[in-house]
Amino acid sequence: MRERNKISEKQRNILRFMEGFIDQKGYPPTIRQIGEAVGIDSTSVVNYNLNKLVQAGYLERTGRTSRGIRLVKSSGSRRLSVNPAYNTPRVPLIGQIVASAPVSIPDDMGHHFDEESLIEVPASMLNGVDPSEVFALKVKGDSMIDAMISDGDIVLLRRQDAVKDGDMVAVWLDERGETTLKHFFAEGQRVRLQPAHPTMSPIYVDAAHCHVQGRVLSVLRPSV
Amino acid sequence: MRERNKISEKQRNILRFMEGFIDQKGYPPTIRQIGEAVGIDSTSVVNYNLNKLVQAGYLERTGRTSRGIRLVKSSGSRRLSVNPAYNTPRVPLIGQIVASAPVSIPDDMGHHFDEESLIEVPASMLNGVDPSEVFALKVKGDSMIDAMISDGDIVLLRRQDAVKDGDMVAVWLDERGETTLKHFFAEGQRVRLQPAHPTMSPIYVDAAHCHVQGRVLSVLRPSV
DNA sequence: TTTGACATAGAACGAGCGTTCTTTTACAAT
DNA sequence: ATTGTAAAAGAACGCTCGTTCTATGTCAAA
Repeated sequence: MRERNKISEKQRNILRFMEGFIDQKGYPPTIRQIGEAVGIDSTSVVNYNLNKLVQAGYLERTGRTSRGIRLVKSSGSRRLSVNPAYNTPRVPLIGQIVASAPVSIPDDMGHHFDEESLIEVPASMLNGVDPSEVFALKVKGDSMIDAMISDGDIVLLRRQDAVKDGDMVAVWLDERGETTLKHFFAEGQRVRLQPAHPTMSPIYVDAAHCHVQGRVLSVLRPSV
Repeated sequence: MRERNKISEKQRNILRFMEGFIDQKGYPPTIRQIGEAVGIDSTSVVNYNLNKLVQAGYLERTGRTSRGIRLVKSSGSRRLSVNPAYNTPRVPLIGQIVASAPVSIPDDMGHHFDEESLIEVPASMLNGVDPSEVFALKVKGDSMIDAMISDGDIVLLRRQDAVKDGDMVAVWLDERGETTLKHFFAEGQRVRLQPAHPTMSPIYVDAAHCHVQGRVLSVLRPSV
């Protein structure tokens, strides 16, 4: 493999223009649009430089296809995408966990929720779970401190009532009248709820009086 | 505003096809490609349905422009984008925080790092900070437990040595020979490092013997 | 000076592709 | 029965756009 990864200033301009164009319009530019943007008067010259960029590994092209150019590597200056179609998964932030109140999960979840309350999450935080099954709750107060979760954290949960032993779950406890996050272990008629903090003791509750609201997938702590 | 937000099965198929096509190819399909995919034999019928989708708020179109269709709202079943050009900000995961070892930050950071070690983070976790100034560290062990950070957490830091009082920072302590995460308060010649956990006591160190490696922006706890 | 790779221009070809127009069918409302 | 509207088909028009070919200029190596 020869050393052909160096690209010219002009070619870098092409990349930058393409990133902005795609981000703004949602589709790639044509050869002529690229030429006009970076000051090349001939379509063949644009074509020539595009092929150079393909050789250098920055682009892929689809022959004889209008706008058939795809970015495969960034030019270095990465901006934030404003095009919602291409963003990370979003999940609805449907409320708060407050120790003294149950979590109410709307039944029609997954179909239409408030556009306002959708938050972005990185795909890696979902562990392969379909984003439409996931919701988020904001932790209010320090009641989850024994689960290593502090005030302001955002907890990502998968809506499910059947859970495996060891799963971290959000459970509503009838006896205490509160929701907590604990590791779940079924032990006969009873359920052992183990705090994440290793020095803290588990609590035991009757299986009939503990309602699993969802399994915790991950925790986000924004802007510490 | 009339109730025109209901879309037909055929129109939903168009949306789904478009999402997959764009995600896979990097550019939107043509009218004829849509027609072939969803079983419409006439370009005018595709055009008709596309305009319906525009009315319903799912699409935007650019007149007389090849592939001039843009998704503005998802069809509900969101998949993960595989096209790197459109993704969330990525930051390099450059190492681990182990209590017994300092964090070594490469000097040429921000120019070229291992493609492998880039991790996605939601823009909201960066709080406006330029992603190129951010790096990530994986927490190894439970030494940060007093900062409400547990084993396996990923800490996002902004590379900086000048910090404000109250910032959560990663500091290397000469005396202890370890790195910790604490809230930073300058107090004359000394520095007060306050654990995040409210019940724990601060530690005081000489300002000359404490080296700030970066400011903590946020914490991710994947796959609890 | 000659050679040859590289970069650029310009033009022309032909397929790609959005648009529009005319018809036809289905179905509910009048 | 008539009217009106939504949905669909097919064809034709004309601009869009990638491709290709020829020509010109540059510059370093031979």
